[in-house]
Parts: sequence; C-alpha cells; structure tokens
Amino acid sequence: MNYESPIVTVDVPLFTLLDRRLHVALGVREKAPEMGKACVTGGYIHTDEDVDDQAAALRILREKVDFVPRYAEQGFTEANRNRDERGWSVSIVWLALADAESLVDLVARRGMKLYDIQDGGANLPEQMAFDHRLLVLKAAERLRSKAAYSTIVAHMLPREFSMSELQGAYEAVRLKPCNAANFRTKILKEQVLAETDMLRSGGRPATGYTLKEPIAYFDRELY
Amino acid sequence: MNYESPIVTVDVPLFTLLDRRLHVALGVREKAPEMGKACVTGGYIHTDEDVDDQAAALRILREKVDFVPRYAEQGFTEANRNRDERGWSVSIVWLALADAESLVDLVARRGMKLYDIQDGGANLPEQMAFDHRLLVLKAAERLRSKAAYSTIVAHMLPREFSMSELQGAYEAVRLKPCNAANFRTKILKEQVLAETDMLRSGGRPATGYTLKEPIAYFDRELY
DNA sequence: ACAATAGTGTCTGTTAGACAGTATTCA
DNA sequence: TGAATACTGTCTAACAGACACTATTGT
Repeated sequence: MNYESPIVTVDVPLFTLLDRRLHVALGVREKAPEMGKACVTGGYIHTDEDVDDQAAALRILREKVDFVPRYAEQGFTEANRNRDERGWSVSIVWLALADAESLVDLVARRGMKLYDIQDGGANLPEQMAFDHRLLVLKAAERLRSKAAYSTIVAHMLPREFSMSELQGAYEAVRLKPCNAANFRTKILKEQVLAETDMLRSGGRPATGYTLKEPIAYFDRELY
Repeated sequence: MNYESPIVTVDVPLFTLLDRRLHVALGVREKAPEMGKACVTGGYIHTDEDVDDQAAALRILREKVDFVPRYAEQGFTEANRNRDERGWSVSIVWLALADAESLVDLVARRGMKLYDIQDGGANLPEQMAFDHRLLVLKAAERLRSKAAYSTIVAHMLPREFSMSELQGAYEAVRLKPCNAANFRTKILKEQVLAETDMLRSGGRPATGYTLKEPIAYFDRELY
C-alpha cells in the first residue's frame, strides 16, 4: 500500500534577551490558512536546493526575513495530524539565537514583534497560527534546560559581554538568581571564556569576554 | 512554486543492556534498495491511522516485529538529501528501551541480532542500510548524555532490579565506574526508587527496587 | 567456616553558597 | 566625595569520593 507523504516544514523561533528577559521574535502570517495570526518564521524544505534541514532553516531565515542568526541548533520535531488543517504535517523546529540589537533591528525592518516569554507564555499573543504557541514554548523549555550546563545563552548577548551581562542571561533563562562572586569564579574555572577589551558601564569598567568556542558543555549545572 | 515533499520515515533503534554492555537490536532489510543490510526497525508514517510520530513509532514496532518497548522517546531528526538514494528524506528517530530478556526473545523470534555498541560502533556490522549506522551512534550518544542526569537507563533492566544492577547500567552507559557505597546513597536520596521484594543472587539477597515514575531527572550528574 | 554479594559508617578534600570588603570609574 | 558597578578573599555547610567495616545469604 502506498501512503500519502506528510507535509514537512522547518520552523525557526528566534530568541534573544531584552531587558534581561527571554523574548521570541514572531511575524504575522500573510496567507491562508491562519492568515493574520502571529507565527514562527518557517517554510517548506526545497528539495532541489537545501542539502539538509540546517541549510533549510538558514535559507528560510535568509529568504523570508533576511536574517543570519548567531547560533542555531535542531530542537525537536513536532509531527501529528492535527497541527495543520491541511493534513498530517511535520515541523522540524530549529532554535535560533541572536543578540537583542540584531533582533530589534529585524523586527523593525520586517513588521515583526518581540514577545516576552519569561512568564510561561502569558505575554504571547492570544491567537497564534497552527500550533506555533506550543512550538515556541517547547523551544523555550529546551533552551532553558540546555542553558543549565552549557554556554548557549551567551549567543543572546553582544559578541563581547561583561560578566554581569552573562550572569543576567543565565538568570533570565534559568529563572533563578545566582551569586555574582560565585558565578564569576565558577565560569572562569570552566575556561570557556576569553578576555577582550574593557567595557564601559555605569561604574568601574568591566572586563569584556567572548566565547572561546561556539558552545561548551559543563559537567555540572551552573547555578 | 510547488516543491516536492520529502519522504518521511520513523526509525526506532531498540536498546538494552546485555552483560553490562549497551546493545542495539537490528534487523535485516528485506527489500531494495540496500536489501540484505543490517537496519534499524522503521517505516513510513501512515497518515490515515497514526495520530502522531509516537503512535507511528509504536505501530511500526508492533507491526514489523511485534514488540512493545518499555520506554520510548523522540531522539532527533535526520533530514538531508543524501541519506536515501531515492531522494530527500526525513527520519524522525525514536529511542526505544527494553530489558535484555525481552530483546533476546525478540531477536530470536524475528531473525534480528543484538550488537554490542559499547566501543563506539566497532562491533556494528560493516555494511548497514542507508545512514543507519549514524542513526544508531547518534541515538546511543543521546542515551549516554541523558543517562547522566536521569533514570532512563533503568528501562534496560528488568522491572525489579537490585542496586548493583542499576549501578552496572549507569556504568555501562556512562562508560565509567562509580563507587557502590556512594552510588547507593546518592540515588536513594533522590527518592526516585521504590522498594519491592528481595532478589536472590550469589550472596546476600538484595533489596529489589522499581522506578516510582517512568522517568525522573536529577539536578546534577550522577557519578 | 568461607566465599560472595549487600549494605553502613566515617573520614577527607572539594565545592556551593553566603557575605564582607576592596577597586575603579563617573558625576 | 559619593553613587555605581566590578572584583576578591574568606568562611561554613554540604557533597563527592574513598575506604574500612558489618550483614546475610549459599555451599
């Protein structure tokens, strides 16, 4: 027997930190079905040009909103018969991260909007296309759990950041405060940061840091 | 423009512990292409009967090899244009776990075979269908990393197990030994195990344990 | 009694977490 | 000089890890 093949899309929620709170950039769906509702940037795989799902994710961001994220990784795949009225469909969800400035610029250019998702989705729009509310919440949850033992959150900061900015990023994503003195010593001991120039701020200038590697993993949770 | 939709399959590597070493159960592919090569149990999504990818994974195991795993979860999705000569294809890989006895019985019934994958795939068959070698290795790696901070490995033991069996499971999957006294106190403190009847063994009978919940997560790695 | 496996108590070095205090900038 | 932010040193309780010891079975 021959079975109808499901529809396959790649959806790419864009995350950043704004005012030390996790935000996601959403657009507005421009065609039926679900026209006019808030949606994650996504699209079909182009079997003639995309070599793999990562290439598809990056092409979709480039073509649809002219954006190159700082970091992207596959999150999870949502696949069921109810998520799209047009039939059984598969969404490969990629998480993309960028600094706030780039995303603020993007949403201004493209008529998109940044939504605070610090409070379990309370500030997401009422109506969202398809199951995109679920996709965003699952992706945020994945980000939270990955943040605990990796340097992934640093990609939502400027390339050079201060220790307190980095701490703020961990706190926002992990949803709990941590002690500045202990945070500093612990992450420095992990040897994942490289020092750069000084950064000016309100008081004493702070040492600037960058990630040595795009992502590093810790043996234990970073509190 | 209208794009050809990729082929979508669900592939389900079956893992267990045999002689305190991680093993995967593989079958033999019975049709072209790649006929005769070792392969992961998998199949197409049946859009008329599967409600979602989990249902598809379980149906495929049931129909193809008449097996119900003890635990299954979505692992990752492999999606590119080179993995199947017939065209751009997507595999949603589900990890399935079972006790050794059930899988030994399964492979005997179905002409499958259990392969030791303790040594990074050195004991996998030379020729495997499609990219199934990669799928198995990636799935095993996912299992290893998840094992560090959860009770997932217990599903590769009998439903009731002794503390030393559980320790052996962690050691096999994590690839490092750990101290019996400390392992015991640490996992008991997590309160994830329930006591059952005594289990007979070579010496003093051991307290039997079962998982309280299908899966529990720890705040820190269990050494 | 002894081999084999299960389970406990205790000690030591390391780490988490709290907190006091010093350093360097701008207004 | 004082407000603001950056950074350091030290103390304590908890935990990781090692290890010696006791307990309960079968032979």
